[in-house]
Amino acid sequence: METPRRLTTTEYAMLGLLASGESSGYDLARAADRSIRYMWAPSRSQIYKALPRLVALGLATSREVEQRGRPDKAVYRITRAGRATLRAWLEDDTEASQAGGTVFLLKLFLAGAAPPEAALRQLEAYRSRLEHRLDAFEGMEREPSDGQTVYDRIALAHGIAQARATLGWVESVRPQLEREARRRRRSATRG
Amino acid sequence: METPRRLTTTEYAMLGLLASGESSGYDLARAADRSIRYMWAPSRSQIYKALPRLVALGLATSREVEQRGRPDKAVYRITRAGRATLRAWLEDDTEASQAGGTVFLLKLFLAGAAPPEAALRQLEAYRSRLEHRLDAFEGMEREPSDGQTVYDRIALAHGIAQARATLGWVESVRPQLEREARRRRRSATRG
DNA sequence: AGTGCCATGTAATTCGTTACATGATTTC
DNA sequence: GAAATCATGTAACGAATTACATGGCACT
Repeated sequence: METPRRLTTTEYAMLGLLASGESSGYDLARAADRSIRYMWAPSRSQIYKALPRLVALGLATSREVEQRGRPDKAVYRITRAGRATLRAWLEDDTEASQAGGTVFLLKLFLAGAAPPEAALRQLEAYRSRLEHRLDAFEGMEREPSDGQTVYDRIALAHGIAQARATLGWVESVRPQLEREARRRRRSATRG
Repeated sequence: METPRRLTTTEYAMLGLLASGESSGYDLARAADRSIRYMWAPSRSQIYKALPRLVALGLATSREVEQRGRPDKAVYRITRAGRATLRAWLEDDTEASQAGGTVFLLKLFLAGAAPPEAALRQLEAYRSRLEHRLDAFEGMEREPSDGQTVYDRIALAHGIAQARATLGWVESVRPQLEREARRRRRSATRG
């Protein structure tokens, strides 16, 4: 258990996948390729390096499993501390804005491992970042900088179109997330 | 002049900025922050390392400029070979698909340094990648994989919404790019 | 019986970020 | 006159990619 520095997105992604069950590095790579590939695509060797780091931080445990006809493999299991770390990350809505919103999408994808409010908070923060970005783009459109070319303007239109469409998506999914949050709260109290 | 390996995107971006005039590393960093920040945001130290590599490859030259009250600076100028390398990159439409299309946008932004057909070819390749991506997403929507949650479906809808909006943008800008290509061809022959 | 692919990794290299250094210059 | 900022960079570190290694198994 080492010093608690901030994890990389790859490490959080692996924690997130481990949250739904024990797995080997190889299988995590396969699972990542099937599920989160469009949001986060770590290479296999990247995963093999991340997992021991999680163990060193006490966020996962590993055990060796012997196999016939294959090299032994290490399977990893998330710990209590790992789940807490994952949850904290899923609840943290201060992510830096980046193109494509891939980290936001990753958090949304893994939102089942956090309280149902977390996804809604992420959505709000995402909306806010999108609006700032759209404002900046619209400002550039109104007041073109000096050497602006046709190409610049067209590239700018791309950003504006994407931001607007994504803001539309935000509005359309908010009620779905709210419904899901109510459903989860019900099934939590009913149990 | 070393072995001609493939350049990094940062190196191409710096070549692209140098194409519009001699500049120092510091000024390139400022220019990048003002122009291509949303597509490509290299750190200053990244730029300072890229520039000598461009010189070593014969794609740029540098000279020292003394200053009063400031450290000396190195200013860089793109070479013939550098322009050719940049043009080849701007014409190459086999870029891997990635979220946000940032490399495509960078090429579009710098399209003035290549023949006017290049931008149109890039646009077509981008459209094709978007359509493949949209097909994949729609396939996932039709045939949900096993453990699919509400969150997975919502994240998928994000990808679909963005891809559709971006395809709409493609159609809206194609005529603009065609017009610009005609304009540039005219002014090339008229000269 | 050869070719390729599955399942596990390790190693080498490159890329990129963050923090530090330095001295002048403007700002409060 | 202290504090922020400009204008150059360098150094240390961490992350990510690509290539390599190994042995069985599956297909033709």
